[in-house]
Amino acid sequence: MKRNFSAKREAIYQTLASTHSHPTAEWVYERLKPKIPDLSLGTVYRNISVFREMNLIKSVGVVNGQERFDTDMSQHSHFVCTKCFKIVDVPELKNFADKNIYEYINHQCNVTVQSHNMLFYGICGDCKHQ
Amino acid sequence: MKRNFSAKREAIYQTLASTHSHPTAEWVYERLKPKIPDLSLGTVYRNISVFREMNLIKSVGVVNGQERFDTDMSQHSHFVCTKCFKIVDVPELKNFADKNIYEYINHQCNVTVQSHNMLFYGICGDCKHQ
DNA sequence: CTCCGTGCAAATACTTTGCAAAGCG
DNA sequence: CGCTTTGCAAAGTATTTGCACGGAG
Repeated sequence: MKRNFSAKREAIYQTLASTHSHPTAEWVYERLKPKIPDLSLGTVYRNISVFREMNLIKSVGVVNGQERFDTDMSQHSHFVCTKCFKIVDVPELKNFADKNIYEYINHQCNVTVQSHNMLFYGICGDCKHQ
Repeated sequence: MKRNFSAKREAIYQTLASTHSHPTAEWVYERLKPKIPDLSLGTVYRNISVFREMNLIKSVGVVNGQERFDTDMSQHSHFVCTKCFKIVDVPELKNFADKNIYEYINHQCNVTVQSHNMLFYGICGDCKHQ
């Protein structure tokens, strides 16, 4: 894949890709700001929406009012801690990856399913011990 | 269940329960405003959060920037049309209802899963024919 | 010269909150 | 009377956008 990214766009993507924490736009901004002092938050938002269009990232969902992103485009689910809002990857459960489920829903509901997003909620290990 | 709701609270709940459209706070407000002219949007938001605490409603998720709610507390999933943002109920897929999946994730990820939320995305029947 | 990417600030959109008044038992 | 609910407006929070500038080809 040919990617001719500007320096800032590249830095934003790399920052997103550097973590498994499923960060917010603001987190990326805060992390990058010291290295790139003239970076603006609007640029982070704009580039995230570019990445989304390029299918380089996907949204995990809105957690505690902020959208969380993931550069890992492989099929997997997420666990969200309702106390600290940490997000943990969950291996995709076989049955769900099965596209026959899409067919079933298409038929059942008269729709065309293109993707899905599975979220589990609960308390993470760290928060349990407090 | 004993429910001693104020008139407005009752009206807000009934409006939420009167539809399968998985409405937003604003939709409830617009729908009720003609009947209850001195209703305020803040009251709708406040009561929705009361219902949430009482486990009378759950959030379907944030769709196109607005949170969508459902009074149907039975286990089921949702389909979201990415064009018109309609939400359609999807019958719960057996395997997911199985709480052994929670056990599996608890073990695998060192968490305590308490609930889950499954969203399918795609194009609905109405939008397909345009 | 042209286009794309960007900073900055303003605008937008949704939701929450403080406060005083009204409602209800 | 005391606790709950509410309207209203302001505040809060996240995100998007307009505009003019600047750098790369």
